[in-house]
Amino acid sequence: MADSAGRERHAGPAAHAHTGAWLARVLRERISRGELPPGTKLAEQALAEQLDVSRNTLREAFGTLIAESIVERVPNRGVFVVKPEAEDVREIYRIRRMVEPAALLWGELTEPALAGLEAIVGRAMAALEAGDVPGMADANQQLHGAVVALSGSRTLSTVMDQTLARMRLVFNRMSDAPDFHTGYAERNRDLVELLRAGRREEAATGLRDYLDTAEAELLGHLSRWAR
Amino acid sequence: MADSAGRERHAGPAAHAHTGAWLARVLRERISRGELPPGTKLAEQALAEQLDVSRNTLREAFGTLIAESIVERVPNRGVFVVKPEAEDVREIYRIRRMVEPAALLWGELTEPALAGLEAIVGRAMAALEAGDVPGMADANQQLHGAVVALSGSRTLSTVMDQTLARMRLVFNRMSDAPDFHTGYAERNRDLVELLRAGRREEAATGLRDYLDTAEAELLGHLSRWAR
DNA sequence: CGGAGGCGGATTGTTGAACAATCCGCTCCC
DNA sequence: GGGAGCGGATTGTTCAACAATCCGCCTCCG
Repeated sequence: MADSAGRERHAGPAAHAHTGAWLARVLRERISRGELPPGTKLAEQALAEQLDVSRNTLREAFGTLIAESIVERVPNRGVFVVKPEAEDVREIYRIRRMVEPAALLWGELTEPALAGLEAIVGRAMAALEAGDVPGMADANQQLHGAVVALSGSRTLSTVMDQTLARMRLVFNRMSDAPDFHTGYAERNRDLVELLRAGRREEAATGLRDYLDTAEAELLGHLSRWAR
Repeated sequence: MADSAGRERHAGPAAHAHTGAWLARVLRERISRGELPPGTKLAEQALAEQLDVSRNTLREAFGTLIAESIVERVPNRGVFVVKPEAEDVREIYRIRRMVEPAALLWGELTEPALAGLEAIVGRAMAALEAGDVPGMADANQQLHGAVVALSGSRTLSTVMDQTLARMRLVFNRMSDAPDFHTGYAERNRDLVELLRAGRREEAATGLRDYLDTAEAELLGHLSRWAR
């Protein structure tokens, strides 16, 4: 991963017209992966040197990340990896409680979409039996992303992706919290079954209840764990 | 408006730590106002000179605007004011058909919020009687923004603001289209009355119908008018 | 001994210039 | 008349510099 001199270069001839976007991807990845944990300061000069780009280009990448609320800029102090507080968790669930049930109620339930959802549930159940916690987390996020995709709206899917990215930040904050997703695999399965049966209202209200529960649990962990 | 030498400076001592954001505001304003109509190319050097900022800073502002989908960058060709096509209109209404009814159904209906909605309706009706078309357009956008605000989510309100900004781009494209908002003032009023009566489901389904109608009308105009 | 104030180093904010890469229109040649 | 290729203009990226601001530390004063 790290190379000899502590700096990295992009291998391909990605030069010209893509460095900013490439940089943003790299940083997003590192943050999501847990290196650069919440609260970390991203010093311009150091990072620019390490990634072998100019401060200006780095700044452009920061702009992207800031727009995604993964990172925030404090004027004259620098940019920091967002450190989610209780209020951020509440905001995340406010969004999800609106968008996800709406997609269930009013999205377009095509056959391939339903099949996709069922495939994800299958993977989640497999991961559950195998005790594969990261796999379950992954499947869970995929499922909720797919639910929003029922809306057909690229924009809402993007919003959801960013929201799920912030969820990952929350999990990164409580790294040693007990595995959170175990209990929800079955609720996900039931939800997709309701959808398959065309009982959308029940699916929607069930999901809203589900989200309430999850939010409460997260807030509980957070208040016990935070500082 | 234009000053002697064709360039402008920011008056206050806003220097340091805000130029980028200030620039983004100025450009957003100009685009929304209809100078810089859809399709306009924003040349870096010319704009930087005119606004008296460096190309680098201008680039940062572009980043913001791109994230808001007001403007788009074509690699090696420049950034252009977005020129909404039929598909963009459909996407706008996909978003609105999810988010607005969801806010009606599941948002928090506080007394001040209701009062605020009624105040907006009042202004809209006044504008209707006075034949004040821009006033009606304004009140209409305010109302729908306020509806989404019922969700309590800052993020969703931001998404809605950006969506409404794109709506304005659509209107800018068909500048001579007949006034679009007249018919909807009364539907807005009825909608708020339903809300006041606590009949959320009816309000939500009514709004979805409303949005379907509006979308169809816009698409009609667009296909007749476009090129 | 403790706190207010100020000094200095480090970091961010912004600029201007430079060069490479790419695109666009134009000419030239067949 | 049409395609190849040239040249200017514009974008993409970097570098180096300076101004503004913040932060820790030290001094000075009570």
